[in-house]
Amino acid sequence: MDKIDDQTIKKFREIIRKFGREFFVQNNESCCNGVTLAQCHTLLEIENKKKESVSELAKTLGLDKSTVSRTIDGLVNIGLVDRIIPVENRRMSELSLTDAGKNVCNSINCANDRYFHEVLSVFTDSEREELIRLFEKVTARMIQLRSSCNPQDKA
Amino acid sequence: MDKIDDQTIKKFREIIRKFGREFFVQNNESCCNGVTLAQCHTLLEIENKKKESVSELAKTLGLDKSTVSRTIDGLVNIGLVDRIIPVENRRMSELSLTDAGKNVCNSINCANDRYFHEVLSVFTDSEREELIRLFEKVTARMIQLRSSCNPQDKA
DNA sequence: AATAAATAGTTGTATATTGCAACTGTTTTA
DNA sequence: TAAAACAGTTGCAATATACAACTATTTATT
Repeated sequence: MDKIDDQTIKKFREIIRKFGREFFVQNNESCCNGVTLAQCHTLLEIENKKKESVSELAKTLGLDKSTVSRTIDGLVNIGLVDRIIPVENRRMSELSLTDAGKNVCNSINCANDRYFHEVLSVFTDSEREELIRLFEKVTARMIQLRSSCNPQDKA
Repeated sequence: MDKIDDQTIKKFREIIRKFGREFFVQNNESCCNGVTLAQCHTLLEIENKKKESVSELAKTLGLDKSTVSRTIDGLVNIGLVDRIIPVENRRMSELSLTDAGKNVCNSINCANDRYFHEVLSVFTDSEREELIRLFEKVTARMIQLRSSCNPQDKA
């Protein structure tokens, strides 16, 4: 491991906190095309993985199984998610988006893209490229650290 | 404004969402030295600004005044925040950290720094530098966009 | 094969967070 | 001086969440 300047860490901590707060606010304001924030996150995660179980979802979202189970109830009720029980393993449930669910995801994504377009408009091409690369690296590292801290998912 | 590749926007949207989720989980897990997450954010924001009013805080945190008011109640009750009413404007309240409050902030910051040290350990010096610079730029832009959308704080 | 253990998901319950609306008191404006 | 604006608080209702207990299913053990 490198020796990292304390000042660098502090600066990083401060900026990441500020960013996190701004991201949270933006999230809250933009992400509700008729669905709650929790539903929104759930939908987008299902979109991402195509097929997802309740437990996987809970792990990814950092929430309790029961919470996710209820969120899914809601999404099934309003017709955005299908919950099917695969014959080969009948204690699981396989979650997928309905067409309506896909539409909601698209509209959320479009709204987000408009916003991010605005955000990125002040960057140069190479800055954008580098920003994405570094973001990916940070995120990958965070995921790695989380999984190494909870080897068996802290069960 | 530049012409930005749609694919770049999409990539950015996806990575920022992934990051946001990871950040959220990390936040939830690490940020509770005897205080709730809401209290934690509030404390750190007061630390940041030194003196803060309820309304300012609400605006910064993207929450309702009443929510913040109650969070402050809690922090005052457990002795982490002082709420004083300045004589020159008796309808405001001026919030500041007690010594105990400063200690809690320090311990939160230290825990965070340990974590970020781990995160940044896989980056080179110049990457770290660039990461911070770009993060600052993104955040500044997000703040700018938020304030330009809500000129009078959407009141 | 039968029983025990593990797993996936759901439901009961309690708590906490939050926003909106109505309110109190204070300051500014007309 | 009266009206309007402002800062903060409180009542209320909705939502989100976690934990624990439970059901049903699958896997492992003997």
